[in-house]
Amino acid sequence: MTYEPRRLERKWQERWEDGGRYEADPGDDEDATFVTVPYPYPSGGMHIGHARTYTVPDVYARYRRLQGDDVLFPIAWHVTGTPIIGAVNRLQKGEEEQLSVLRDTYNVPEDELEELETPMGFARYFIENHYKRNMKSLGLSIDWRREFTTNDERYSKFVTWQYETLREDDRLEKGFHPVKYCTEEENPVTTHDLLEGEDAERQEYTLVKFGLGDTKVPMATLRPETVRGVTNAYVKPDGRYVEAEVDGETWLISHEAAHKLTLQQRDVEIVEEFSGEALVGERVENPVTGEDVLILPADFVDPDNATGVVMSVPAHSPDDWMALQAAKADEERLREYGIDPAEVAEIEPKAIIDVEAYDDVFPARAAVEEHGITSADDPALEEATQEVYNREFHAGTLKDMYGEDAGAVVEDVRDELAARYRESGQFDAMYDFSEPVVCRCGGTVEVAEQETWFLTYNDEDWKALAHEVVSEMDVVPETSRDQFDHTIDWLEEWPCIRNYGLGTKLPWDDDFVIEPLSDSTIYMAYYTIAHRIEDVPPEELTAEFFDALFDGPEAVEGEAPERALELREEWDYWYPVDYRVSGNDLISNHLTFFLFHHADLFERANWPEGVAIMGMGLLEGEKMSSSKGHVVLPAEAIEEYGADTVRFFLLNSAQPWQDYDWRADEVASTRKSLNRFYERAEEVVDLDTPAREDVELRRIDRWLLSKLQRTVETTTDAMDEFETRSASQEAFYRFEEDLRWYRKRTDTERPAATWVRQEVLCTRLRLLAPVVPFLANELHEALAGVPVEDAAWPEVDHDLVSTRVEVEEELIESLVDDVRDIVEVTGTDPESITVYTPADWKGTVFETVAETGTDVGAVMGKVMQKESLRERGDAVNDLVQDLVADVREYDDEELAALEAVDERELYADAAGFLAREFDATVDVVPEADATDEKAEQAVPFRPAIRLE
RNA sequence: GCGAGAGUGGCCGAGUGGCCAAAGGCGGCGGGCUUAAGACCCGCUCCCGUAGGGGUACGUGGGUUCGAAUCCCACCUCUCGCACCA
Repeated sequence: MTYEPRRLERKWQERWEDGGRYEADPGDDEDATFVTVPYPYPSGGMHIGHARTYTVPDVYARYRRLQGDDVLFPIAWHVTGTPIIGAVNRLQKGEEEQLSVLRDTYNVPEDELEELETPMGFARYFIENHYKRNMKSLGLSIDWRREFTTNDERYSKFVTWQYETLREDDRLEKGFHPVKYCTEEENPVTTHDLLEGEDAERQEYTLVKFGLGDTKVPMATLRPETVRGVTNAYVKPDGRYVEAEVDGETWLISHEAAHKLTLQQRDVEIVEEFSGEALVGERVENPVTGEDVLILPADFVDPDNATGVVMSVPAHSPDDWMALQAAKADEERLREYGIDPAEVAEIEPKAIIDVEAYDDVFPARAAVEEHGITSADDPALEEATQEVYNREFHAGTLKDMYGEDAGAVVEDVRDELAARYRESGQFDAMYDFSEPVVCRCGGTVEVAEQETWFLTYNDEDWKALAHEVVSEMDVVPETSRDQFDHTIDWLEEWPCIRNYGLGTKLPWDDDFVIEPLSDSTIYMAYYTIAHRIEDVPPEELTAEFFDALFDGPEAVEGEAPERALELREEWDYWYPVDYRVSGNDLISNHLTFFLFHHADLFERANWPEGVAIMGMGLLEGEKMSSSKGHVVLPAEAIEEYGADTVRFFLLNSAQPWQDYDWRADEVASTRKSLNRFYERAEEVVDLDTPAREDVELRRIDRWLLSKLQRTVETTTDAMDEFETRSASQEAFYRFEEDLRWYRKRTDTERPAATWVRQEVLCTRLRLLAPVVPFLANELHEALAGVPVEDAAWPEVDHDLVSTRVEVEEELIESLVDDVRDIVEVTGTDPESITVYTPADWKGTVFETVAETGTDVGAVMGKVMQKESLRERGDAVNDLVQDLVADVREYDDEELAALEAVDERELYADAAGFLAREFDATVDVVPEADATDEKAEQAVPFRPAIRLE
């Protein structure tokens, strides 16, 4: 029979479905296992990377079931927020890129595109046709009764309860927050909605309010600490500028800046408009030093960047250095603007930061010279600027004129210094992007400040609780634990609502929707009751209901709702989450939010017990990308290779937390391996099971059984740690090598060998069942009469472990290797092989070394007490040196086993095998009986060899 | 820049103080099986070597140690995350 994975997979899939195999209900397991994975976001189809994400928890779930646990593995669908709405909008507008992704990447049939034109229609399509179908084909052991979407009415009631509770706990706060805002649509937008500037950074500029009489000219800078180094300012002469009342002050800023400030909740009223030229030649007063500086004309100034007026610090900015040189050089232009060139010529850079990296008081000059920059449009100028900025930021110290800040490193003092001047009114601030940002609608996107609600992840007491969760939970891999602690420390308040999108309305203000990363922090709790809450009318799902459900009857005043208490049993049974399996990119938000919310909302006993982190996937060495069509669809992969192969490849090519690479040729070779395994297994299944009395185990049989026990042990350890790669490597590939040796070494047709092979197969199928459930169930049922999932995870049978036999086989193996080496080096094909076993006195020396340890002196002392050895002098000395080196390589158990080995008997026993292997006659001769002087080379466990 | 992770043979990838010239796979070479191809099986695949040996090697440069791919320091390179995006 050949291996036909698809046929066999359909059969098991049907059996599981019909029997509701993975529907998990509370039973009497003291420590039921609950494993979850982030619910998919069906804003598009599923690719092979997703397949792995969901298979990892499935493997663990299957493993725990074999270990006898009740296991719950549920799934649901995340539809909150704007991505799906955005996708639908793009579809409705007929955007080519979107249509191509749907048609070509995800194979949506033309006549079904229409269904996708509503958000939930769109989501439903991908849920049913991609995610659900693929998950079933992959054999995920999901309890399908519990699925829901985050747009469901009852789920919303649950989230409502969550946010009302958080508010009562003082975890929410109202305030302003910068957002990307489309000035055309007058709406906040997401990265997804952008046509240009997806990578734009939002920068917070400090505005240094230079004075022009009572009027302020705010100069934008990212380096507020350079305020004492300003020598002049620049404005774009033909730019549009305005005089505006800003929060009661008169500011001169660019026209664009005035608009931006309006969006940033500043009270702005434009008084009059003028051209930048009007400012040129004016002198403005530095609010910190009181010095007057001249405003020069410069075309490089962009009115659409921050305030459109910039201050110049030529000593520390290569850009400014070059600009000042240029200004001084172009006297004619200065005169044009009515500036006395002599006045400009007098402008001297002011050094204000010490930095060792440059051997010049003016780092800017040094950098310009080092980079050989001669003109302002040299591309190296940007590099030089960046270099100076970096060096000064990390290693620069402020000079004496900074008073109390003098000597401080820029990095340590910048923010504080800016805050201080802001406080006292000399500075201000505004946001702007680092590059133009354009919405898909064509409108300009700006930074706007919007009133919003925040989750106060910056609260110290909340952070402390979250740290406690981290310290008590299991983190796989352990190296990720620091990242959680780090994220907790770093998180500030998180705006948790949006103006529009799918999901749950903010309970006390239905203009707002709770955003996706905020409505998905405790939903694992919802899984425990998702299928049963369907029977409860939504209007009964009050705060009281959930209080009683999650906190118990005493948590509500008066009579607790009866239905809630019924559901509470289910929640009690499954919670807490044993493992949350999720991507490493989610540590910095979702996973950490998950910890915060659990810490606040649930009692300690229900805090998460573990997280397992997943790596990222590549496709043929490159990033997957659905817009480029560079994806592999699970359905196609399964059709081509079979689900077990897909699973096996995904879990065996790297540990879950490591990045992996889907390579078609490697997947194909995985398929071949499974093929081979299956065919061999079928042969073993078909053999008659020998009668017990016919079974007489030989050394090699006991060796294989011993190896099998080791395999059970290491595989179990690996599975406990989510090391799916180690587990499958061990149970599959590693053990294949043992079998190869076994087949080479012995007649596998013997009854005992048949018995051993069936025993081995049965155990391996159980070890492999979590990873390749279809194949393992099929073969196990054929072999043992029941599907593997009705069997138990194997346990180590200590009676079958024999270090002695293992050590003996190693000796035979190294004997074969040595013979092969000699054959190769000499290029001969021997007719006869003579194996000389070492003389007894050598064995005595070995025993002494084994007992005494690796101290050569001590061994020699003991050995030389024996008359018979003393007379051998140097020979003994040499042997001791060698044996000490050998012995270091073994542990105590192996040494004891070695001492018990009778080499002569062992090699004689293997003579037949050696003879077959090399097609030669084999003799085993003790050194004492040998006439060949070669025999003297024999040392314990390294017999001398003569080939002829 | 900040935070985290990583750099091993032609490629992928194990290996965290001596069993390491370094598992396994892919690719390559030779052989077997076969009418043949595929599949499968066996062996080889850093350099030198007609006896199981020696040399060089694990990003680079130092150091610790009797001994380093493995520990320490510095540097270089790469990947991911850095916030309102799920």
